[in-house]
Amino acid sequence: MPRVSGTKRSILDAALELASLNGITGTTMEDVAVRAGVAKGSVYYNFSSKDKLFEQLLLDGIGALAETLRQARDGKTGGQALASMVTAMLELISGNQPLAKLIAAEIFRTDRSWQTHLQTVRQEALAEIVAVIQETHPDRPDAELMAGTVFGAVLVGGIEWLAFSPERSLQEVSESVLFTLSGGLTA
Amino acid sequence: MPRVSGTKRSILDAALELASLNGITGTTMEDVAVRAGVAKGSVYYNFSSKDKLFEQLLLDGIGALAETLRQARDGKTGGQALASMVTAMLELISGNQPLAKLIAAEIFRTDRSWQTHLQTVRQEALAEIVAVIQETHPDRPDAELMAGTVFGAVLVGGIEWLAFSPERSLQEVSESVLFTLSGGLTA
DNA sequence: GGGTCTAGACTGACTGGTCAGTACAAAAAC
DNA sequence: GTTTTTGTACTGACCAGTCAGTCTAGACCC
Repeated sequence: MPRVSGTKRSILDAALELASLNGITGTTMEDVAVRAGVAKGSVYYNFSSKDKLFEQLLLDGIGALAETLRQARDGKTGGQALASMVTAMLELISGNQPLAKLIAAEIFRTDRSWQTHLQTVRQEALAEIVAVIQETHPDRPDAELMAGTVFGAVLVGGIEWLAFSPERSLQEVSESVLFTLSGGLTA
Repeated sequence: MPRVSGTKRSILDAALELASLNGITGTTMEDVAVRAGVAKGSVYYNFSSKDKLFEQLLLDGIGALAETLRQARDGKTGGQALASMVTAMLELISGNQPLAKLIAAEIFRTDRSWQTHLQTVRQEALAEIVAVIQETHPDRPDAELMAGTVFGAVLVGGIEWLAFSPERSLQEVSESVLFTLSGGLTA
């Protein structure tokens, strides 16, 4: 039985905080150790490499996103489901800003060793959106593309919100994004 | 239009190619020199540092995007203007895939020394979308937010297109993204 | 009780490689 | 004859990853 064993947790927390500020490359394992109040060796004792550490961080984060989308969708269909998912995703973003920033900064990278793994989990999250689209538009072959479009809209909208108008409420922002996705701008 | 000597051009091209594959951090100045068929000293003769080199690359790229949006919008208003801008942006993305990938991977970073410059130019590009929105919705205070949402939708949609269904035509993808932004999914 | 052993968590000084940036003399190019 | 380019060697900082050793708690024995 581990004595203090919040160690893993505090390393992950420290890594997230630092990486959301300085990027993964800009964060050294030494930094992480200091921030976590732990020796560098302990970081390596708990995570075999820098890559593994951040892989777990991001995979956990996107996994949580997928789970959130799943729950938000539960029992709803069509526009209702989509609205619920958009709001839930924005809520998650605002509740875990460092993680949202990190995901936004890393999700399009193609240069990480665990890139494929990350794409897989991303697809899992997108699949929730795809499923909703296919319910109402079973004949469109571009459901994945549309799901990506929606995902990008919410992600970038959410980041924009936190960065430039954090005083707005979740309700307002949610309404705004849904307005955009409901054709408010093209009508 | 400042003349760019052959050497500068080939250095920028080499840097773009390499960075879109391996990321900026994963690209060494030595790599860039070799790929450009030039001595390392020449790279430093033309660009004072690695940061400056990539700063110019990204700033030029996003500047071109802003210019493209400006032209696409020219003379049109409302939904017409927006549709034209979406298509133009997708066209730019597909025509300069390495740059699009690089921009997507770097635009949300907060850890580069020239981050502020990048944000400024990004705002300039977004301003074009904002302007269109404000024409038809002068009373909405969330034009920036909506512009970000649209930008994210097109960017992520475009990347998704190139990564997962490059066989689709620009027409199809453009139609798909506009369908999403026209409320096709929420109706 | 006291003594000994073991295992797992943790430590931090150290190593080895990488890479941005420099130096400089000589050659092209303009 | 000034600007640009070359080639190569070099420096110094930085950092991922290692490793020999410490600390602690519990187990097992007398």
